[in-house]
Amino acid sequence: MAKTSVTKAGDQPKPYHHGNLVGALISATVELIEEHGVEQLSVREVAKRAGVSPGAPFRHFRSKTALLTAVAEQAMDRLTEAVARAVSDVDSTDPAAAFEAIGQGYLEWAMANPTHFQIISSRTLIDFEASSSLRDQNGAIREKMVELLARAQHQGRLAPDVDLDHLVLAARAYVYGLARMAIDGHFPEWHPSEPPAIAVRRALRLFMSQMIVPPRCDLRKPKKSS
Amino acid sequence: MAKTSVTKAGDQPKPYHHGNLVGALISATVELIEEHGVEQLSVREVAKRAGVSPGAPFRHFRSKTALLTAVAEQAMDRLTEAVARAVSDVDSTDPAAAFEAIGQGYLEWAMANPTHFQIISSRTLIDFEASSSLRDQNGAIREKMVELLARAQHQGRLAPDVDLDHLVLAARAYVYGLARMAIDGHFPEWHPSEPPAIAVRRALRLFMSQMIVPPRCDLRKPKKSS
DNA sequence: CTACGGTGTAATCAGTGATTACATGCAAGA
DNA sequence: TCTTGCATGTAATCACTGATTACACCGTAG
Repeated sequence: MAKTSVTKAGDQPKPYHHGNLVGALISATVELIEEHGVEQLSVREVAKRAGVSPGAPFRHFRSKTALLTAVAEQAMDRLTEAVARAVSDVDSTDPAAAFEAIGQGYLEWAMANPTHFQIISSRTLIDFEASSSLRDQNGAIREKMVELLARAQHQGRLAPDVDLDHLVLAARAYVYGLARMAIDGHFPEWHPSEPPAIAVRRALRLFMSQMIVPPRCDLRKPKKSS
Repeated sequence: MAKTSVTKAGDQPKPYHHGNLVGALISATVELIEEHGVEQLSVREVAKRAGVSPGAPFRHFRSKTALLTAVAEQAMDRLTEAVARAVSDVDSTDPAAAFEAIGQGYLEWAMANPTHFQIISSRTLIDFEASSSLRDQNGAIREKMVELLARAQHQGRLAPDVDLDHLVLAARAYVYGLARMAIDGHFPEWHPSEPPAIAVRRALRLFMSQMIVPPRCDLRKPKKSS
């Protein structure tokens, strides 16, 4: 615990070996992106914040992209965990509820961690294909979605002839679009009294009620469910 | 027409004044982004391709961001035109069809011009707020969507208590998500026999049939409509 | 013909990602 | 304990970037 560093100059004689440079670099990267945006990020600034020379990061990450990919992996771990937690909070016998929980968890996390989400979802800043961790976790969520829809379909809550892959694609695109629009600032003109988070949450519910489990034939009946 | 340039060295004595540097710079920018991606873009390369010195572009665009914003404005003009053309091709008395046409036109254009779309939709590469052209055209499309939904609602094809802004947001997020996922390479693992364009097109139709004009109460009846 | 103003050039700046040769100090083996 | 090995960090350096400045060029209005 004596090595989390903070580079308090003048305090310690600045041990030559940092102790945990990799972790410090990743943290510093996230901080700097949150402060000045990902476009402004420079490895030199990351090194400076970690209290280390400009070339030091390249001992651990062969390129800036590799550094950002490491950040993305850490972020993906947290996203996966957040989604899993959201799913575990709902009735496990209700696949549609679990399906919605995935979307909810995903959106909540993305909006609470815009920096991390931005890095994960970019395919130009990071080397997605090179990271089996990223690919695997991404694929796992998709498979989980298909599985849940299959269960819903088996319970008769979905038409038997609906292509699950198509529906999963639609759901992914919807959630992805909502998250990116919110983070990219595409609807700053929304009702001032209503933060994007609420609009996004309601949009997800709208999608679920229409696409996954059609609740009733006509929309005219206002529904005052919980 | 004698000035479209191409910097044929040795041909002409290289007229000191380019003639239409602004246009040439924008074209060169688009070309270079298509070749090496937007991350790799440098103003120097743009200048070189336009056959001009590295500092010349800054006489017309005060910054790299300003150059990209100009590209975005050109792109938005074309997108608006493409959407308008798509709308004009459908029955003008059918607001739902026009609504779908907007989405179709948007998606088709985005997938045919990924570079332009990428620049338009980014809020970090360009200065969106500073360009009234971008803001106006963006807002015009949204207003058109609301208007069409209002007409559909008036025709009884939508529940009278549905919040049109919410529905428009949902539709925008869906289309935006589809376009970005396709362009950002988020589903390269799709059926190899089925290019993303087709998957995206069908996804849009799925959305329309479920969200805008609920065709029937239960999904079980396979529908072989046109 | 001349002065002027818009256009492009050349030189230059600080800052960037990346590489290299070189210091440093921890830890294992004698 | 000494010393050797090696991972870790440093310093110097490279080519390149966005951006600025002073200056050269040239079509044109007077």
